[in-house]
Amino acid sequence: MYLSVVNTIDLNTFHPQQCISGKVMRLNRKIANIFRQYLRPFGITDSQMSLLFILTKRDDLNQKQLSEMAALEKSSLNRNLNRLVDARLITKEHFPTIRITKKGLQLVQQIIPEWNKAMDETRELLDKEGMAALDVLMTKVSQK
Amino acid sequence: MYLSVVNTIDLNTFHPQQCISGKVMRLNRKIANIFRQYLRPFGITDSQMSLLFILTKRDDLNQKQLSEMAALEKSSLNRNLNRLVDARLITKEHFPTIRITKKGLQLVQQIIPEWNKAMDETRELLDKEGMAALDVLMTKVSQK
DNA sequence: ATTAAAAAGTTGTATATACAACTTCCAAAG
DNA sequence: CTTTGGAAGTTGTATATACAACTTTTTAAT
Repeated sequence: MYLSVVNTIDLNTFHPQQCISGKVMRLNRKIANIFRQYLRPFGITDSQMSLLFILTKRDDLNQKQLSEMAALEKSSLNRNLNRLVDARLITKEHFPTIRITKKGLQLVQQIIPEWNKAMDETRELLDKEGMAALDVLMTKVSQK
Repeated sequence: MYLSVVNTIDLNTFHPQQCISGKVMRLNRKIANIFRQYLRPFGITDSQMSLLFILTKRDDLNQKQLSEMAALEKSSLNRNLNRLVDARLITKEHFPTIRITKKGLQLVQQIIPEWNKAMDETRELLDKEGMAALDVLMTKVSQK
């Protein structure tokens, strides 16, 4: 039957192991698994940590700017921020500017040592080459 | 006050832009955004596609094996599979073995050309160096 | 063959994420 | 100053993901 012939041809030259999306998803899950272990005691997620980290360094950002910096869709960002507001780690008091609170800053201080441990464990896993490779990738996906 | 001195010291030597987790999350979102565009017409997600791709090549896998291959927690895998079962793209008829259905195979056939377009667009974004970098990273995170 | 322990699979729950649609806000044109 | 159009922000909905706890299945020991 013609269709099965076509199917056979296609699938023989089909190499899904090369899928970039599949690779990046796996990479993301594995790295997230490492960081999650270290963040667990703080009741915070990796994504929330990223936002707190940004807001630790900048206190003049609105949601639009944050969403670009975090590469997060505006609605995803909005909900993530609301969870941090609920936890009193950030505030919308200076709306539309988002600010980290004292409590948030203190939490970041507490997290940093564990974050360093997660970074060390991950650096060991990735080696020098892997770390450099990640920076190459970030340069590529970040260039406008 | 002593605490604020400590805070100042910590935060000045704190470089969250180096966070590996943050980088990988951003990378993941950006790559996923590309693939999602091409997959939209098929009503399928990147994660579902990955599973269908595996099952296109292998018809002897149980959930445990699939979860390891996909780097997915067993409960996450279970639910993703159930969505594919609901869509009649895979079947649990040969439980515990998971098999792709004829409908699933046909969908993969249809997806391949669009997947190739997504791969091309992503290859262009990442360049030769980015592609090689991704493979370096996958080697690192995959070694037992 | 029976049963106890381990492995595999499932379900409850919470956060993460994106798209679409909606609301609110702001700035420019008149 | 008012209006209006676009940008920013919010909400509805669906899938993705993981952990904990539970059920089912398989395996091993007697």
